[in-house]
Amino acid sequence: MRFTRDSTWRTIVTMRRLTTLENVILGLLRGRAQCGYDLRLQFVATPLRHFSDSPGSIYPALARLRRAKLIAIVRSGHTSGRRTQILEPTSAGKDAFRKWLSRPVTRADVVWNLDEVLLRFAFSGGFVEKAVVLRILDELQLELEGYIAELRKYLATAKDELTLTGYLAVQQGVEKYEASLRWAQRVRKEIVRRAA
Amino acid sequence: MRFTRDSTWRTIVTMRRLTTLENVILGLLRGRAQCGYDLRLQFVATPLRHFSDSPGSIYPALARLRRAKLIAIVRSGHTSGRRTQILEPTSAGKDAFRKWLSRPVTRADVVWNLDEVLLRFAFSGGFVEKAVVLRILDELQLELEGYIAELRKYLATAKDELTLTGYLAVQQGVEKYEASLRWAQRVRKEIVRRAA
DNA sequence: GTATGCATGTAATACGTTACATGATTGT
DNA sequence: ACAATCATGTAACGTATTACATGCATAC
Repeated sequence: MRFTRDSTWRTIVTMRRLTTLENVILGLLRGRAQCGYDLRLQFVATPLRHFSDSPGSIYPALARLRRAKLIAIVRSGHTSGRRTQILEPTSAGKDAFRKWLSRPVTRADVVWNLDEVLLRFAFSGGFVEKAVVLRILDELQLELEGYIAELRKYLATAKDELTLTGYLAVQQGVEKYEASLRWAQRVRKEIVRRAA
Repeated sequence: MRFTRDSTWRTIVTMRRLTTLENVILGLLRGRAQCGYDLRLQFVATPLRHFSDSPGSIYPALARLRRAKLIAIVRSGHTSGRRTQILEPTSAGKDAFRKWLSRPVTRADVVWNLDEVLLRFAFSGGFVEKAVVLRILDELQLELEGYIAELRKYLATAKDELTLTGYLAVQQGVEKYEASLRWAQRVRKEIVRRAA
């Protein structure tokens, strides 16, 4: 029997990277054991909806997490209507979640997944030590500065070939990244201040 | 013969919404007729890489656009190595591209696809009338203001249930949206000023 | 007795990602 | 002789999206 990277492989070796949605679900369940429907409500009623909503993504994600034994049903009631399955992360699930929170912030994250970095920060309170939170903020600052410099350099060299609107759009990107950078600097100080 | 929504249907009725990538490709080809490889270079060497790179997404997108008759091969040379296929949007392709640029900016766009709105703005220079560009900026301002108000309201009501990091993360979202709003206001003035 | 909300799910589809394949030309 | 670059693609896989299905309870 050969182990190729198919669905069999996936259920046996659960080392694949979890998706953002799966990690957020783990985070919400760590905060409070609840059923899939309550999870959905939290997605639609909070800024989390920026990331996902719709049962068609959440329930399959729950099924995957359960197959991977990262969450488990702690009890199933019949509050009203159909049965409800109260879910909770297993200890493996908690480990995976912590691992997600502690991942280093790379340049790739800043270019393609800045929102996910912020999500990780949002969930880090209470689940990892303050030192990890500060490290994430430091790495974020560093990579933001680097990428902003990249973009500025591009603007300077490509100015003549760009249309006005093209130039202005990139400018907007720079300004948004600068807003993130200022936020990171301010928040870092704030967290250190609170610790004292 | 029934017309269900399968791949046959797709090639017959080409009214499906194009993906962001497909629209960007149309935009780049409108700017200059070129081959797929040159397109890729523009993706990796400019801030467009934020949206995509990798031949595995670009070539299939080109194939789809060709099947839909939105682009066509204008000539194929043998500059060096393998044949190169110089591509250009057809008149249907130009129409589809203009339609993308002129789409109204909705709340959903601001919540889930702000980057795409900026991309549309970036490409609008030269391809649609100034009035359309101003309208996009106005709609963008309106929806940004609305969504910022939503987020502020959420922050005010949910403050006690949120962790500190959760609160700060949403705060960061607000600040980024505010940066976009300030940009939109400034740019609108700038464009009006240039017209005079 | 009909609509709405709770609660869970499935099926079809399409796209992006990753990895791989191919083959000619240019530089060393 | 070998590597890198040009240039175009395919195959496998996984996930999100959309739409639909189900069935109980409550309110009108």
